[in-house]
Amino acid sequence: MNAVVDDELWSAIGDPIRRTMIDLLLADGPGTATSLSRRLPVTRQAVSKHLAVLDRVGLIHAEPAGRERHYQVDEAQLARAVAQLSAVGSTWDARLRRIKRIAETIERTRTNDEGD
Amino acid sequence: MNAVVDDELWSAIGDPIRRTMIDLLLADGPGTATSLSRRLPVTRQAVSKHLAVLDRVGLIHAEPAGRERHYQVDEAQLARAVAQLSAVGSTWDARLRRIKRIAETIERTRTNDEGD
DNA sequence: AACCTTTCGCAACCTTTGGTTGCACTCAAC
DNA sequence: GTTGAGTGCAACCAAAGGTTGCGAAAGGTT
Repeated sequence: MNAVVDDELWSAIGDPIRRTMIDLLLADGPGTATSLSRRLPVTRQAVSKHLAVLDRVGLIHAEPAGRERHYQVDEAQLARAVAQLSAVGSTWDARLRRIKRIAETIERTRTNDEGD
Repeated sequence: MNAVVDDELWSAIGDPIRRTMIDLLLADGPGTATSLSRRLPVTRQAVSKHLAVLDRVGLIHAEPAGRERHYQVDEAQLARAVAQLSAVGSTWDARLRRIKRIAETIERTRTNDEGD
C-alpha cells in the first residue's frame, strides 16, 4: 500500500551533511564545493562526494562557470522528495491512529466486561 | 531556524530496511528478530543489529517473553519522528515557495524593464 | 609572458556501518 | 535428557563517509 519509495532518494536526504547542504543551497543560493565546505565540518573532498551523490539522484545539478562548478537545487526534484517524505510520514501516522483506535476499542470492551 | 533535528533519529529511519521493519511492526504488531527476518531480504543477525539501532534511539522497545524477545513500536516516539520528518519537509517547502516567489518578482521586473 | 593563487578532480588510505557465517547458550517441548 | 527454535556474541567482508596528498586547469598580478 505504501512505500515503494525511491530508496536512492531517501538515503540521499538521510545523511545529515547532505541535508544541511540542501539547506545551505536553498538559503544562500547556488554554491561550489569549496564555498559549502567552508560552512560545514568536513573537507572539500567530502563535500564533493556528497554533491556527487545528490547530483546522481537529481536533487541538484551543476553548472560549470570558469574554473568553478556552481551547484544548485533542482526545485522540482526536491519537491518530489518532500512529497515522499510526507507520504511515509502520513502512512505511519495513519497506522498509529488506527492502532490507537483499536486500543481504545479494546479498552472500552474490557471496561464493559468489568462493569458486568 | 530549522533543523536542530535529531540526527540519530534521522539516520535510524533513513535506512530502508529499518523503515520497512517499522512498517512491518506497525502492520502486523509486535515481532521478533526471527519473525522479521523471514519477511526481509537479510539475515536474522542483520535484523537484530537494526533492532538494536531502533531500540537505542527509542523508536521501538523489547519485551522478553520466554526465550523470545518481542519488539514493538513506541508510538509516542514514532509520532515524534513523523513530526520531525514533516518539519524538515515543510522547511524546504517554504524555501522553495519563497524562491519561486522571488523568481516571479524578478521575472515581472525584467518584463517591465523591457516594456519601457 | 611568467607567476601565483584558487578551485577542482583523482588516488590512496582509514574508520564506521551494514551484512554475512559460525558457534555457544537458553528455554520450551517431547 | 535430548532435540529444536530463538538469541547473542565474535570474526570476517564490502561499501560508504572521511581524510591527506598531489597534479591540472582557470583567473589575476606583475
